Formats: sequence, structure tokens, C-alpha cells
Amino acid sequence: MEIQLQDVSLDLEFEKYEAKFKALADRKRLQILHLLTKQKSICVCDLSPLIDMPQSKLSYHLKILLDAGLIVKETRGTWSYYGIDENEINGILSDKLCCLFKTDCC
Amino acid sequence: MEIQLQDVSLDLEFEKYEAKFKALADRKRLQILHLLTKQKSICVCDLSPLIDMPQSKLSYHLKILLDAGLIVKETRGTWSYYGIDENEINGILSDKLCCLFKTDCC
DNA sequence: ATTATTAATCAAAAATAATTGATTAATACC
DNA sequence: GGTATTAATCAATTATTTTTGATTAATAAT
Repeated sequence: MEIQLQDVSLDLEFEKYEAKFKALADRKRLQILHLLTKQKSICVCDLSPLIDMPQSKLSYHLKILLDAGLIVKETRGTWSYYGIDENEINGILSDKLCCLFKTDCC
Repeated sequence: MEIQLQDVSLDLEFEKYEAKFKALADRKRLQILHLLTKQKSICVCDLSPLIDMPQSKLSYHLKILLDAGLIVKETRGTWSYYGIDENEINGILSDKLCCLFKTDCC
């Protein structure tokens, strides 16, 4: 009984991290994260030319990162500004990935 | 020129981590990793019933983890024994994931 | 020797995810 | 008010991954 309950909550953990790793499992999204580490926040219209990606595609990938809780969004007027969720990233990634995907490194 | 070269090597980094995160982006594979943390090594035939997965499917998932460099394999006779690649896992995952996917925790 | 077990691989089908271009709704600008 | 810009969403297509059951090659056990 105890074991069963523990298994269920473990499964929920695996499900949770599956979603987060899935969001990280794309070179374009990793590039987006890397760019976001370099500024506090940036809007879609400025990010789009930076990574050479059409707006609809970029919005799609940003939504995946947002739904996974890896980035945060703030809307001001028609603009949406995105930035890294530092706590979340630090809770998942090794310090050795500092320069690539974390803020205040390098 | 410098910037261009740097961009190319960054792209290679993203590509590398894409593969690793892709391997982690599956709840079954996370479950496999978790089980592997609990013993030094285990063969496919013993792992299969533990996670209730047919052999061919398990081999498929183990190959993905192996190709990503997250686990290691040692063949003895007809048996293949798999175990966690600690260095690799430590280089990617936060210490906060210790109890789930790392050895010698909890 | 013969039979059984182990584990990798294969090919086909099913399920998921990514891309594309268009549309929409909201806000900004003149 | 009218036009332009911003970014999310949609539907259709394309691409990728996963599942399944069967086959194969190697070794083990009798």
C-alpha cells in the first residue's frame, strides 16, 4: 500500500520532468533560452530576427517553454516580454551548464 | 569572423544537449534511470518485469539512453548489463534531482 | 546435439510534434 | 477614424518518435 502510493507520486514526478525535458529537447528552444539569459526580458518582435525564425513558429516554441515553466511572460500593451525563470532552471540544470542556459554566468 | 565561429560551436553545443534532453524527455526512460540509480547494474531480462515493459521496447529505450551517453553497457555472455553514467548525469542535472536520477543519494 | 534464453534489430503501424501560411483580436500610431 | 503592428491561435501538411510483433544471432543449459 505504501509502496503503491509512493509509486504513483513517483510517476507524477516523472511526468512532470518529462514535460520539462521535452521543452529542453530542441536546439531552437535551447538557442532561445541562451538568448534570454543575456537580457532580463525581450519581446517576440525583437527575438524573431535575432534567431531568424518567423513569428508564429517562435510563438509556438515560446509557449512550449512557458508551459513547461522554464520561462516567464509579461504582457505590456501588444507586446509580450519573455525571460528566464531562474529558479526553475536552477532546479533542473547542473551548474556546469551555467554559461549556456543560466543568467549571471560568463 | 570570430562571432561566426563562436556561433557555429554554440550550435554544436545546442545540438549535443538537444540529444541528451531528448533522451531524458520520456517518463519511461526517466523511470528506467531511476531504477538504475538503485543498483550498480542490471540486465535487460531483470529490468523488463520491474518496469513492466516488453523486451524489444525496453531495448529501444535503453539504446536511446546509451546513445545519449547517459548510461553505460557491459556485455557478459548473452546478458547486457546497464548502469548510470554518473559523470554525465552530474554534468547535466541539478543536485536537486539527486533523489530521482543520481546515485548515492537518499 | 538440441532446445531455451537473451537481447538487438527490423519493418509496419500508430501516435506525437513541428512547420507553414493565414486569420484573429488587441493595441499602437498617425 | 483609419492603418499598422504585435503576438496568439488555427488547420493542414510534413516530419519524427514510439509501439508492436517477428526475426535474428549469440550464448547457455540440458
